[in-house]
Amino acid sequence: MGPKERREREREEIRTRILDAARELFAHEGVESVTMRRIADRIEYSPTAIYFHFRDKESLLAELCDCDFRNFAHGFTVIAQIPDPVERLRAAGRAYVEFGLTNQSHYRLMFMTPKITNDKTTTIAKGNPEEDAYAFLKGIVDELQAQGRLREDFTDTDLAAQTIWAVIHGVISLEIAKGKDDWVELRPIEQRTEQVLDLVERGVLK
Amino acid sequence: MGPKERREREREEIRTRILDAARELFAHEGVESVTMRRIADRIEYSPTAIYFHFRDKESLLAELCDCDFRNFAHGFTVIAQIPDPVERLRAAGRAYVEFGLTNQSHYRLMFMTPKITNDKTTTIAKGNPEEDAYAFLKGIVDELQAQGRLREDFTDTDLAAQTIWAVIHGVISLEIAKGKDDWVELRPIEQRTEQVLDLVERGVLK
DNA sequence: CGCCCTAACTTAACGACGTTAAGTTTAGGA
DNA sequence: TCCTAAACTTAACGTCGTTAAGTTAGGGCG
Repeated sequence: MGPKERREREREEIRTRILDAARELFAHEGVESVTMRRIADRIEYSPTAIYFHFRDKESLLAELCDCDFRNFAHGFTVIAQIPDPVERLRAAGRAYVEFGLTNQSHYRLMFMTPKITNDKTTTIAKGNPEEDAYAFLKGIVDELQAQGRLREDFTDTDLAAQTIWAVIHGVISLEIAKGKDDWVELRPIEQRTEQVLDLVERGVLK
Repeated sequence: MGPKERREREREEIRTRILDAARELFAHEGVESVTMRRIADRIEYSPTAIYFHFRDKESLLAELCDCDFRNFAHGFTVIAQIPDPVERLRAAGRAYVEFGLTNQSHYRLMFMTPKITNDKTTTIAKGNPEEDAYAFLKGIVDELQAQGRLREDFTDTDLAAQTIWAVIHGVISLEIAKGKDDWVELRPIEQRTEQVLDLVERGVLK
């Protein structure tokens, strides 16, 4: 069964070529430049060829999102080495903001855009901290609880993780949406990040 | 100077007719349904007529945003009556989340979408708490500081206000973007809101 | 080997979009 | 009464996502 496998592999190859082209357009020129026709241009295909590999534009973007979600989560593996969970939490928060800041288009697509798709065709191993960034965060919170360092009112570690996620997401998403607006002079994002991390530390730990 | 004024008034009338049509489409069918052609349909004009009153679609949306920003801020006047600034802060936070939840399209446009426009043609009286929601929030923080109830490290009340804004924005914006996603089972938004408000109270006050 | 079928494409086209150009009506001022 | 300019309409351009129909290549099977 040689040719069969080869064809399968080739099919996968062109899929990633499409995704790569989309990602490049996406990162360099913003989401509004990600066009079936422009993607096709980049890989020297006709626009309709893409439809042979992706159902439509939305599921193409969804798969791009899925892929980059995993990469994003994988980036936390270095931080996972930090022994103290509090320091690990702070580092994760800073890394989160840093990612959003340098990948604003990605961040917008991944965390600031409601997905209409409920396709649940995600390939991310839910719960695995190496692929699922939320699981990574929850792991830290669980560890804090296990060490008895969480306040008594934080019995629900999922709720706690979601709260922490929300507040740090608030910092970066507000920066992306309103950072270059002049009706409010936002303080430097580093200051806002640290202050929110202080808030978390004081509010969550004993 | 009778006809001159009448014409001016008529012009303003049709402007608001356009804005109202856009707002209705916007609220009921989402931003992707706000189309020059569909707006025109609603007011029984040709699509191009709109261009006589608005430079382009973007500035139309910007003006809609501007208008609704002011209404949003004005909604805080009831809350402004609450004497205790801490309770006022909590109430404002809840109202903020409530607004975002029931006006998701508006919230997305106002707080989750980067504006390309730097037109600074806003008609909002910056700094006036009745028109500028940020000014309202900052007023509370200033009052807290004046009463000596802020922690010592919060000398910059702008920074503090922005931090508070960011965390509560995080709750609602995450709900809008990821609320109906199944890869993370978000806890009820009321719980997350209260927990963030607790976080703020513990982290900001003495 | 030759036929055929199907996967992988291309070309052409549809309807919707934002926007511009050109033409038409209408009303106020000279 | 005529003119001008404002307030519109119709027609069109180029772009978009997407579908339908046609074309090519290449492996399975007689």
